[in-house]
Amino acid sequence: MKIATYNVNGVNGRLPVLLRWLEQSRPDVACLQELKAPEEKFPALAIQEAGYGAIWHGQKSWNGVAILMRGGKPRETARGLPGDPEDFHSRYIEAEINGIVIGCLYLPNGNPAPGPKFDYKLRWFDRLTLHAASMLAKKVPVVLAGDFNVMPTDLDVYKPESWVDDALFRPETRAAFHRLIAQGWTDALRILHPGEKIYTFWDYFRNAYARNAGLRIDHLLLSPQLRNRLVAAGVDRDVRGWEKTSDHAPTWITLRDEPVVGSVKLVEMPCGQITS
DNA sequence: ATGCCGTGGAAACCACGA
Repeated sequence: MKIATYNVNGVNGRLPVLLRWLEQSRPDVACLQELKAPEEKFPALAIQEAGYGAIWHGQKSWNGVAILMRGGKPRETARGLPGDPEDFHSRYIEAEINGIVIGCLYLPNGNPAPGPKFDYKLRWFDRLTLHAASMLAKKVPVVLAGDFNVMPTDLDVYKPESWVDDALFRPETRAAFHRLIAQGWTDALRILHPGEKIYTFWDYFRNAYARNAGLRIDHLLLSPQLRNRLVAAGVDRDVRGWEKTSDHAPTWITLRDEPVVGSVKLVEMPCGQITS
């Protein structure tokens, strides 16, 4: 099962690129962020013709998240994060697909920092972390996928020293990410590629993509139930080089199907032994 | 040090992004 996350930066302006990528990459699930389209302007028909059912949470001009499922329709389990009835940004949508809960998120940017936007980012992060804890407590397989607007470590920034005061890299932001991870989540890209420079975003200007001046800010986090099913993870980097492309590249994982023998679920351990 | 590019919406500029 292939699960991807892609900040499209405008789902209608990006539609040809999105459809080309779906056809080429063929994810089973695609989490989209920054739709920048109101509810009624989501291109559901074109996406359906590409073979994907979808749920989405739109908003005029900004934000907006969607979950696409190849050959079916996601079963929605939540839209919006609990904890702030005054928050109307479309930044979270969640669905159950093939026994896995998929949380698709677009964490606030938070710049300029310090300031009210940074405060909102940290509050939103706290709400996400609370919701994430409640999901772990259910002991079901969960993937949290999206644009977290955080570079977790120095390795995730082309030039860390110039980003230390930025809302995406400030100590408070990194600390919030590490508090979330410490609940028991696995950063899928990093666990399979330790020590490797991996970026998911390159600015449109300053020739950033050609210089590989990138950031790793799009992440897929796995609950403990999924850790041993992770087989591959990567970034569709070439998509960033296409015409009329987003400033983010699609980021993905593949999970092996849960091995089932009779009614007993088998879990493969890293050392090769099998436990039931 | 910087929104230098790009998107969307409203208004021929502005807000926002990372």
